Amino acid sequence: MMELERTAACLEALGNPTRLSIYRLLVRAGQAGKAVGQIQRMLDVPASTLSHHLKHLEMVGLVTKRRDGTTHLCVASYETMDAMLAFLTRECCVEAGAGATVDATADASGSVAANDGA
Amino acid sequence: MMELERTAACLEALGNPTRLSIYRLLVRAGQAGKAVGQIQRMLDVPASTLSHHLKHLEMVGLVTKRRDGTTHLCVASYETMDAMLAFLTRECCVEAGAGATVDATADASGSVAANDGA
DNA sequence: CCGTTAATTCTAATATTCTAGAAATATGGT
DNA sequence: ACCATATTTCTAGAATATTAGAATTAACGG
Repeated sequence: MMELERTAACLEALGNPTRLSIYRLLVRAGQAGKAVGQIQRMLDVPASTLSHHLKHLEMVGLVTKRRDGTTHLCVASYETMDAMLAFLTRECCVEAGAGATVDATADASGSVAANDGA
Repeated sequence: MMELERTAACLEALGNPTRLSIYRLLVRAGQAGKAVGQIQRMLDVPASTLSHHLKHLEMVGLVTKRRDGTTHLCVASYETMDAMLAFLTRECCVEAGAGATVDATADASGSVAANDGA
């Protein structure tokens, strides 16, 4: 499945402590974003290393970059994160807090489904 | 931060297409779980490869295993997934699909926060 | 045009992950 | 005790990821 692959790619991107920190920082920065240099100073990561991580996050769509003069502004992309979480809640039916509701979308080609109550 | 590391570990564990498929399958199987061999046949993964992936998922707490005679039953652990999503919604304040309700537990020691409305 | 600051790309060493066959271990039935 | 089935551990090769210094490119100010 294509969507599974994309979701896995996002999860993998966030599955690195440094990248998760970067993403968290950017989410907190909101639409204003943060310049690469700012991130670098805040997280104390070498420039080249940070650049690679940002590229990785950008590649999967979790971060977008736009130039602002001599600095590059990074902004977290909520759409991608939402899509990722949507897949998790739909396909891996997690309750995301408390009151879950299994959607049971019938597309398991092998057909599994069991669910006896513990 | 400790919690960030644990969250990253879970994300990384699910960030592999095969492992994400395994986890999804187990969530769908509910508390009844699935035997290793069943998973193997359903996903068509070599036994040793599957065993490694399951161990990985088990290590981060996303899956638990218990023996049932000659087979080993695998069960998805919702608590761990919930903890992971809780971190994401709290620290990376994402709306989780639609009716999110961010818990806003005040413990952001670094305190950044910006969020101008686009 | 030149220097400065910002960031990326190049390069390479190290480390980790993924994969899967083969061997080993465990359980239960006969 | 022995065999069949289930699963794990051992092993190792190939592939990727991580890290970061050095060189490079880009934009602006003077």
